[in-house]
Amino acid sequence: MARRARMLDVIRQQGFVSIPELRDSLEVSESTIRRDLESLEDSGEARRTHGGVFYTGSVTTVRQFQRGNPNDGAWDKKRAIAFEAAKLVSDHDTVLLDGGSTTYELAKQLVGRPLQIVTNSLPVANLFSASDSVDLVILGGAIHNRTGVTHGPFTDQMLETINVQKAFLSVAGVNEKGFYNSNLLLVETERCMMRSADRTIIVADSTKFGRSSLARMLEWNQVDTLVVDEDLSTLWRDRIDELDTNLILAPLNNSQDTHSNSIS
Amino acid sequence: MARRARMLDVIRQQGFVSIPELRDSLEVSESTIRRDLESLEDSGEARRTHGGVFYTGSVTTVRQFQRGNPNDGAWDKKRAIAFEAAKLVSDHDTVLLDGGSTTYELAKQLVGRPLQIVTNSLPVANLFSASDSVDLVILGGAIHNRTGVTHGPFTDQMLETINVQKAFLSVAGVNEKGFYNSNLLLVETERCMMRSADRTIIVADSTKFGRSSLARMLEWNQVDTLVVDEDLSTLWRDRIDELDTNLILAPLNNSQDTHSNSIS
DNA sequence: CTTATTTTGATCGTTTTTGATCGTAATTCG
DNA sequence: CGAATTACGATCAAAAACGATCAAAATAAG
Repeated sequence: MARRARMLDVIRQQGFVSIPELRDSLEVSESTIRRDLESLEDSGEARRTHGGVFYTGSVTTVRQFQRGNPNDGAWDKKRAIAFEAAKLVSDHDTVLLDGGSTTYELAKQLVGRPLQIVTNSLPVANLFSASDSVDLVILGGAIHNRTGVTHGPFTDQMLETINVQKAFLSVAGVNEKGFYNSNLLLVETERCMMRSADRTIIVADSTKFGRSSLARMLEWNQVDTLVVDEDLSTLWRDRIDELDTNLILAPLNNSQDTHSNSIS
Repeated sequence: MARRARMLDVIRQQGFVSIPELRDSLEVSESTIRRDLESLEDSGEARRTHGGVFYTGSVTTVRQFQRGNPNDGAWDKKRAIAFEAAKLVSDHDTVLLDGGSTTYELAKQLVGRPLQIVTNSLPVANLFSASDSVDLVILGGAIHNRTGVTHGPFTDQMLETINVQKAFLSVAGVNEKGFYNSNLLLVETERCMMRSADRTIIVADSTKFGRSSLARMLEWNQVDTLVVDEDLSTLWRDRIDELDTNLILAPLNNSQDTHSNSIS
């Protein structure tokens, strides 16, 4: 029957539909809808509940991606920065990843590559825990609730016996004096990270510039490389030019692959 | 139901949500929220606390535990054991949780309680990472890919400076000589756990008995308490009676009433 | 063209869900 | 430690949704 087919299309597309919605959409009475759903449920293609219907066929995956993260404006910048930062990593490198949304984006881009990853971030660790191409080392310590990263003396102590080739750190603010984060213990841990690394690379989007925060983490001369999106003002570009720090500008509208959020 | 699904999305994304937040977000009364949460808790996808909800469902990376048949008898056993084991934990205790599916179930039951948790298990850490009633400490070290737990010298070293009141360890096998697990490094780490704990509690379902594995972890006299489901044979019950080890039998058909209408 | 059968839409009593209220329990604050 | 505040669960009435029933409309058969 044609009506049943259209009904299934609607259900499949929306995942869940209420009976009034179906009535309006198909222009038949609710009684008819109910009868149709009854047989649709018998054939296993939909599952009724109080208030509507669920689709229970295959291919529900599309909908899950749609409901993922709302796309922020700042998020594009972070992705662009992560894209450039990932180019700095060579296969079989030993890489330290700090917590933070930008480093998390970087981590997503590194999944699947043969690397040794050291991190204090729980979300980052989760990304790699399923992968068998990476050797994953977690820095122990107390979890900072809001951010899901370990920090504190345990973490610092563990960092003392670790050496990595490249450390990617995130920041809450940058000003002419240096780089800032909001938590004192975390900042101390990040200093230890810097000491454990041959190269320290800061990833920061342009909105962070000119803003400071509670605790200064590093000074300019301690940073090897800085990756920022291209919205960085010329004022800051000029300032950085005069320093030893290497500046990498990430182009914003590069043809990023569309399926950015693979939940796997 | 559509509302339940949206609710779970919010909970999953934020880790912890208060009831007023959910009311504003979903635009229904708090009574409805409470009722929904009740059923959500019955189906094990969330854990209620005073003031809100924690997400305890699969965090997309817990696949190793989801593998088993959901109606597997072994799963009920693990849940029953976890239920009894949770009774051994007092508020404000310092508790060490090993990796493993049974300890993971235990962890789910402990979410929201005021505790200090130390763990080497990534899935367990994820459960608590959003909680602010818990002080969470992660044992650093290399991740054992298949199981998502840290182990090795880093972990052992960190354990040396830690003391907990109760350690809950899981095992792969139990025979008359002692307790076994399958990985040598992991077993060494678990020995360190035992040394760090005032009380060592083993959680093991009855199917583990009579089976050994590669590496012996502990001997009988090192274990204070053993929690097993009631399917344990009388042979083993008698044996344990003659030892110093405290045996707790978990009843299988306890209050877990069938939540028939949970549509995912 | 008439009759039988099926499908549809409306009505109605019943069940389920919802939102508000209130007494109790837990948590916070002084 | 006690008071105030907040959160919780139980209860109940209103609202929504459901299934059953029946008559009208559409379709098929004779």
